[in-house]
Amino acid sequence: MTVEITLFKGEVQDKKAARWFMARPNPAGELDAVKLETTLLEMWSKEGAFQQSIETRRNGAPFIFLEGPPTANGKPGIHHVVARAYKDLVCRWKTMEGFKVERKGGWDTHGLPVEIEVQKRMDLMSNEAIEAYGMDNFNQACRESVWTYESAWREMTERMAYWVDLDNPYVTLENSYVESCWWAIKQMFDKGLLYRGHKVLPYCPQTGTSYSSHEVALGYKEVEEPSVYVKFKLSDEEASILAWTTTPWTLPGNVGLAVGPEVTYVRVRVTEVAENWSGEGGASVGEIVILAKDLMKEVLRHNVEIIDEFPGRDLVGRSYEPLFPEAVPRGESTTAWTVLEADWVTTTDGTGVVHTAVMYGEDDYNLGMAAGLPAYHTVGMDGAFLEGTHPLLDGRYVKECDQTIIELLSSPKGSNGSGPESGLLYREKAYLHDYPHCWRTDHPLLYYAMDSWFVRMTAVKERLLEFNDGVEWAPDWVGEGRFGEWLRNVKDWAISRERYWGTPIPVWRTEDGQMKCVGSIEELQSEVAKAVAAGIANPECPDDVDLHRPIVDGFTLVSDDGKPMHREPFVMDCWFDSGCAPFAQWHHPFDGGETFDSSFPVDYICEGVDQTRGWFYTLLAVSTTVFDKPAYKRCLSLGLILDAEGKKMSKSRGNIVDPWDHFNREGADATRWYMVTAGAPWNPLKFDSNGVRETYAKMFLTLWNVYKFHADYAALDNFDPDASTSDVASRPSLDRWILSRLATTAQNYHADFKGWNFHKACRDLEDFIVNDVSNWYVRRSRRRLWDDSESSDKLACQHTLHEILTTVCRLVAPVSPFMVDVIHRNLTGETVHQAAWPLGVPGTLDGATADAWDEQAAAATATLPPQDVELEGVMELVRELAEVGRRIRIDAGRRQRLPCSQGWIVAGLEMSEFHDILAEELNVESIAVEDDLDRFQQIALAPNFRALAPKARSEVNAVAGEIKHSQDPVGLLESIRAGTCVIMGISIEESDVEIKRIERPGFAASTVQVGQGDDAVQISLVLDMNDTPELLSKGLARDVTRRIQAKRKDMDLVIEASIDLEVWMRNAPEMFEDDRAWIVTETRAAGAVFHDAKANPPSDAEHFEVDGAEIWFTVK
RNA sequence: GCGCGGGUGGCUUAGUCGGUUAGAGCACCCGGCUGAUAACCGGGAGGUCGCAGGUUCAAGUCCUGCCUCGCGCACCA
Repeated sequence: MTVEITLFKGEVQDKKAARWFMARPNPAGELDAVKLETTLLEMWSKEGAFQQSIETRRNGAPFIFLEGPPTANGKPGIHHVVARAYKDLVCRWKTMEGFKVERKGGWDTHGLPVEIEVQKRMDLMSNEAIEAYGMDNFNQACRESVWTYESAWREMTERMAYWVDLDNPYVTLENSYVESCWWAIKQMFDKGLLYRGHKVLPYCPQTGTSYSSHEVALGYKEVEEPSVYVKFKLSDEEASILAWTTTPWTLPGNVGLAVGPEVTYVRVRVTEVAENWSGEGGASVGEIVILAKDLMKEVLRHNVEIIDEFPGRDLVGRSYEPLFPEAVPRGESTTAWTVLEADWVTTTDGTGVVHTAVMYGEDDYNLGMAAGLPAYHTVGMDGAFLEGTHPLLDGRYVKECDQTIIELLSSPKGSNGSGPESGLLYREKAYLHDYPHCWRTDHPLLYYAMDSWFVRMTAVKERLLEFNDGVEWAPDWVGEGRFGEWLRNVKDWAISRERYWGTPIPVWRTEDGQMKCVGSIEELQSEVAKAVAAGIANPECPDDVDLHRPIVDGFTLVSDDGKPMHREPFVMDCWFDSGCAPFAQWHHPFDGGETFDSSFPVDYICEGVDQTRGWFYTLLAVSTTVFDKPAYKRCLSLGLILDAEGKKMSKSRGNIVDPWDHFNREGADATRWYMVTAGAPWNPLKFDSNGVRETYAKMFLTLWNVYKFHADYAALDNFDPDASTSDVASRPSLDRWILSRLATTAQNYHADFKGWNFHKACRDLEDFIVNDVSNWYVRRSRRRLWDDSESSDKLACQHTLHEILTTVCRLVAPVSPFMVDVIHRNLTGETVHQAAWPLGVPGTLDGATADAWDEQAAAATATLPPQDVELEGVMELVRELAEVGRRIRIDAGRRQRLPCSQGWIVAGLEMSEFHDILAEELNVESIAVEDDLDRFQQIALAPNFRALAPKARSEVNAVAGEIKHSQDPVGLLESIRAGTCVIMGISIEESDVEIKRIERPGFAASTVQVGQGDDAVQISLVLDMNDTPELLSKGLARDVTRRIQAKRKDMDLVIEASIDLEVWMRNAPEMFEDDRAWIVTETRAAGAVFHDAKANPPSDAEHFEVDGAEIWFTVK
């Protein structure tokens, strides 16, 4: 298929001249959406259309958008297109409203994802390997790696027409960006919100890094693991305390047992061997164990007798035998391997006794510190047991030792050689639970005590909540619910990472704990100078010193009392970087001061709902701690993108849809429109490829054909919308109707936009284009443009089409910006992306801000045609009657092309101006209005439950039945009106019933209802089914014509071509001269012969039958 | 376990303050219409509105419990 799409012709020098030239539409041509879009992209690029769209709104009120930075080291998928479509949509919409909407691009370039990628590629899977390779080399590789897919991102972004400035993006690895982050950290440091602590954190030994809660939340997985019940043998009694753990690897580190002081425990003796024992472990008859009373049934598998009961506090202080005597040195501790009390011990699971390994659990650690337990690691940073733990465990990855530990415990006398003969293991049990895993490597995380830096978010909790209240969330329940809940449970933010590629923490520290936080390059330089002056050697610190490891590690500063200070060897959580975007993108406060001041907090951000704990949070966390302000005013939180089966799209599942599959088939317009109409933005979107195809076929093909219809005739007639006028008030009612529908649709569209209901807006607009414009207005108007001569009616139609199309283009433009631009350009000579929003341009008003403007003044800038609600109602009725007419014919078995002499409209609204349309639609000779309702209609009464129910109560159904099935509704109505109607003791008033009129039986008729409630009107359509020779002749002529036209189309004749026609008829009604002449005109027959019934048609003639008549014809 | 959001013909979905016949689109079948486009119109088949109770004259809609899917939180021994 060859395609020609005419856009601008030649260079446009003089805008006015060009406009005059261009305002005359060119023919539309056939549609090739992909070619249309790619051609247009080149033109946009040449014109600088994006920049221009901002430039012309330079004086508008600013609407500040902030781009959430993606990482370019992964390939973009369709789910990225969705997020970008909504970002783009709102920015384009606000731009058309006259706001200045700048869109700076951004790239997230630091952090674990980047490191992992590089580690995999270069096979540097441990920290040792990285350090052996050289941190500088490694970081250089990271620096390059982040751009791996930049071109793929750029191409996707451009192809989908996401207008964002990728030529001047902010990049989190750049010095200026990092310097702003440093400044922010120093603000926190100075406010005392930054602290160094020792905490048990989820730790991933593979990546060598610990995580903050929002990262851990990314990686919960359900796993089944062995859990064990272990007997801790008391030192001074032949009895054991039972404790339970799901992490057997922490048992060598056991140094205490915690019991609830108020919990009731029992001492029991095994009396009988357990039946059906499975797995390892056990107990001998006579053995004595201690556990919480509530959990006996859960835990014990032997028959036992209770020896005594006592509260937990009676156990406190008792000492027991260590499971792995070599693993942890006692040191100074007097409390090691004794029973401790803790009020958080419950009896919901386990044994009511909590095994405590100081370094591997938050509660354990706190308890251990309070009770003076020895704080020794049994596990190294690499996740393997340290030497000296146990000969069979040393050096092995802890998660692989479960079975070994179980075996050691279950051997006679147990792992410590001093347990009961039955061993130290009582039972093992598979345990199913959600356990945190590394969101990058999928390995289970270990809770692990380590040094870390924290932001004291708990100190600003109230402010966080307060600021969140001020944010306009879409949907609102994300803000109130999910995000609010998160904030109410806010924890201090663990922001340090034991990694290499990231923003280094700018804190230097002496061995005795004095600290200094550096907030800028300049400050670093002066501190370095100070240190050099104090005699500490340092490398050069130039203005462009690279603010990364290992460069910054090389500087040694000096404390006030002259001691050397070394940088804390951490980098920041990369989420901190993106949380700094509102100011770091401008290099605030070192640069661009005004830009920042006028653009903070930002007006609009939009990301997937998965960013709730990510970017949505870190933005607010940083802005609150640094500026004591919120970071954004509006946040659109998008639902997850699922595949057609409803599964989450993810790289690991391999179900990611490649956006190019659709860009190259249906185009970006259809892809974007589909995504927006498929459901509410915040609902999960099942991405269905077939849906994109449907959108293309329905929405865009239809729009194009409406446009084509207009443009082709407009070009033929040299139509110039500016050179002629057509007063709307004097246009035909069909035109006034569609223009009113346009105004109504546009207003609803806009209202839905304001409420973030883009899906509703677009569904309704699509419905308007397909049903109102294409299937009714254009279909009804085709003949108006076929006329070669000029007429006011034709002109009206052309102006109407022009107005519909230009307005529709502007409404569609924010969502799907391509085709509508081609159409708008051809119709007006101007790009739609410079056009004004049809509902007004508040951004251009004096004193307007992104948040508020003079509504009245804004409304005055709208450019919509007049609305006529009544007219819309009448037309709705007309269309309904047209449909009803077809049904009447089908029921009566009368074919559509056989005219009826008369149709009656019974009662109802005045609609004489549409009688012509109706007559044509219904194929009747004339329409009459019948005032005598009773000629074709009868009354039916229906109960009005709302009114009736309160009176009738439980009798309502019986009363309603009486009304509904009344044999004499007329009489019943009379008695109701007379106030004498009583059914089952209930007095019935007129408001208790609905009076309906329905068609009388025996006519070819049907009744429709329009309006609701009191405004409801029943209108009947009646068709006269009697035949006359004239009608039969006319009907036959129409059938013949239709067959000939089909043949013409079949023969690929151009519309103007004339034909030679011969027709043979047998068993047919007489065809009158007028109707023959009509056939000749309609089919453009230059010569026509109508043979009489005796002539034999040639064998190659076309043949068909209609109502028993046989027809042959030839077309040449 | 707690919270949020879903569950409506084969698929995608609409459904207002509870009102008696649950509405569209796609796909399917039949018919019609067409110099109108992968279009349009009429009809058909296809629904235990997740399940079970409850409130009510009346429940897709309100209440309770449960099942199920997704997401989030807490996960502790």
